[in-house]
Amino acid sequence: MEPSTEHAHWAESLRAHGRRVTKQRIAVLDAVERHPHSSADSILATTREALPDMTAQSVYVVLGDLTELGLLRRFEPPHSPALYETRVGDNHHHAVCSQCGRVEDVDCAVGHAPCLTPSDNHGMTIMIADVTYVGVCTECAARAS
Amino acid sequence: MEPSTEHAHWAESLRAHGRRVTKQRIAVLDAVERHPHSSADSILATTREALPDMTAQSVYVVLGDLTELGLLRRFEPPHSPALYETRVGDNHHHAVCSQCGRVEDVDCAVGHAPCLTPSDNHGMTIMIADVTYVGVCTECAARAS
DNA sequence: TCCTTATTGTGAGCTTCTCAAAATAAGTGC
DNA sequence: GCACTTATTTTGAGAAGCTCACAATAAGGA
Repeated sequence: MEPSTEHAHWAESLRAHGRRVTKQRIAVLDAVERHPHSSADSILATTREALPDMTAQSVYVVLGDLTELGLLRRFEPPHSPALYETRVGDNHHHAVCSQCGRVEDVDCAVGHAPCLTPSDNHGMTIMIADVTYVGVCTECAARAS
Repeated sequence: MEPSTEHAHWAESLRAHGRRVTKQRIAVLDAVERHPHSSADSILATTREALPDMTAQSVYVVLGDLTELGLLRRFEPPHSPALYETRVGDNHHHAVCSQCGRVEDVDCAVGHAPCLTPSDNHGMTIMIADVTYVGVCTECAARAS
């Protein structure tokens, strides 16, 4: 993959974290950016449009590494494989439709990072508040009636 | 398993939901009650203390059914199998130690079921707010220093 | 262009959980 | 208490999602 303009910003991020810029990493970051809330499986499918020889293992390795670096965020809706997104650093939440699995981003409910302050944390130092709303989306509600 | 007094309350709940009272169901409910936040695997181990022939499949079937009935609550901490508890109906939250996996219950932070009201729900009808705090517990913090 | 080593690919395998069908036992009526 | 119906459990196989070890490849510096 030649250094095209649209991916330059990811290349910089990777170098800033001491990572080599590979076509696999760029493909994964690009896939997640274009299709937020996607699973390893669908990320593999997307990357293969540009990189037919991409392997599932590479996707898992890259996703794990980039998530640890903070370039990607991972979350696990109930009864579903892990999903990834490029929107990081704002500790936003997710609403998941229990019928169709559709996922929407939800801004923090009570202002700035209030979810990081539980009433009684049992002495734990809280780093992340993972909030997932589960409900029924408008389409599924309409179909049910 | 003879109808001992201590399990009578579970037997009633099962009958109230039109379920037969079996020693496997009682064993699962008892195991989860005595060890909250336990996985299917450890529930199997606990039930086998009383029922050596208990099978993993029965545990999964029973857990799935009782969760659907509302007698048990299921939640999935990141990077961990599903955990079960008998404390249901109050939509409380969980704090998980990212080092040792320890889980603590956390009451709702902002009063009564505030978490059911996201700022923008994209038209979804929210049923559950699944909140998981991830942090480091006191023991793990002490060990690290 | 060569070299070092980070990164990816190959192949096996693990954990968690699910499905189909046969065996068992709870609850009902006699 | 005994037989009968069918819910429930067990047996056995297997899928999904993810991880590990090690060989092959390629990014970035000399």
